[in-house]
Amino acid sequence: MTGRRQEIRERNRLSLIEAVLDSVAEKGISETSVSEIIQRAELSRGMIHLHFGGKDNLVDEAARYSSEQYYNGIYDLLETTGQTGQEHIEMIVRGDLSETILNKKNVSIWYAFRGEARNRAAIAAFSDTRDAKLRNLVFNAFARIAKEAGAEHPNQVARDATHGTLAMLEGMWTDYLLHPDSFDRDEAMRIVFRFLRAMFPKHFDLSGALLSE
Amino acid sequence: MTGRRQEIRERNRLSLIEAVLDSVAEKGISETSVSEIIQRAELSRGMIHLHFGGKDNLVDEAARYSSEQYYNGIYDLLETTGQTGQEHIEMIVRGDLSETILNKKNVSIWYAFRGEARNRAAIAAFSDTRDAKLRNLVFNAFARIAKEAGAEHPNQVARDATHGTLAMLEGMWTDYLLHPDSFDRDEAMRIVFRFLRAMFPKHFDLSGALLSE
DNA sequence: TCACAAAATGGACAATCGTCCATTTAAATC
DNA sequence: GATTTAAATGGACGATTGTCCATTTTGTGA
Repeated sequence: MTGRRQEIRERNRLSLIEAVLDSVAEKGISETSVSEIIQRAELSRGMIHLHFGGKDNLVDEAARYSSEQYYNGIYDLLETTGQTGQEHIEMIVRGDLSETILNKKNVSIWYAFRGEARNRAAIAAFSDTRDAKLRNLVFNAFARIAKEAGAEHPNQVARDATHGTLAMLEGMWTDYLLHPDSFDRDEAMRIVFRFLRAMFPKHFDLSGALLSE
Repeated sequence: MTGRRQEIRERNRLSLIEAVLDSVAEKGISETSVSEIIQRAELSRGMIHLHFGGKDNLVDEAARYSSEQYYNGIYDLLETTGQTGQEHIEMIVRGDLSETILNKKNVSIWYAFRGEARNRAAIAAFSDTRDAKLRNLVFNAFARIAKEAGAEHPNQVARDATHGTLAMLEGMWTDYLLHPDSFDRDEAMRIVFRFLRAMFPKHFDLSGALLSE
């Protein structure tokens, strides 16, 4: 009556995806075998073929799911703040460097998939989608800021600011990947905002001051 | 007489390492099998065990070799330029973004290894060594610049500048990884120098102007 | 040129990989 | 409660993995 059948089915499907992500985070892609996955999901061997048609499809789906989770996390944050360009940028930077998003598990998963992206079209596509969505969000915010700042070529300025900001955030993620325990979130934020303030002194004056410098 | 024996031996050893790097670049780590390696090296199956004791050791050695190559490339560049802090920084940035160092093969290899670094102690160690050496080089240059600029806390400023610059370069590498064909080296350099100029206006005034902006 | 030894070969081997399907389980319907 | 059928099981399967060693090749020194 309540569609219990389908409910269980979907729960199992999700279990498989999460088992893949757990395994990739803990053991890496090359050690994420069918045996490893079904053991973590506590399901039988045949389920992967039944739900996804094969292991590769399951792994692709896990990559897609993971990308979506990231983007949703950032997007949810944006709805909790104001609508000015600088508020958006601040929220994205803070979010991207927050414990909720930048943590050991997510970073492990993200870099593991990226390492394989070049050789797996499906994974590359999700990786691109995530980046493009984020880039779009950031660019739109900077475009508003650049126009307010009266820049001569606001689009060009916004492009550079987007490129620089995302590159820096990317670099901070790498720092975290390599040394998660000594990583200093405040320092990372301070440096990003130093860059932002250099580009748009008036817009990011306050935000910089809020961080101990 | 000329030690021909040892010469051949060492050539074969190197062939195996380069076969691993080629395979990792083209097919990724998970598809780099013993069969794949010996086929590329045109050597027999037993050679891996003979020279390295096993496949894992060979892969670790290939990671070490690759890290060393990168660092040597940067270091060689530094000996072709002047000794001021800004000359060093400029050379490192230009080198790190140059075709010789930032190319499809190197980037593929680097990210593939990094994706597995978390689960393989040896690879993580080489990755760390490379980063630490580079960081040291960059920090020393910035420390000189910060002192010349009369900064109040030159070490702290140098630390931030190092952190920010390396994070940005890291991000540029990621851009290149994801879109090697549309990547614009000049734009990447322009953005990094924009950051540098914002931190040290006097020292990076000229270098920025040299790039079309 | 011959004997020695270091180096290289390539196949045997057990272990593990992912796929797939005949069978069993259990929810949904009558 | 009996019947139907979608969902889940788990083992068989061939292919491929990395290791290892008995054998062959080949450079070196006598």
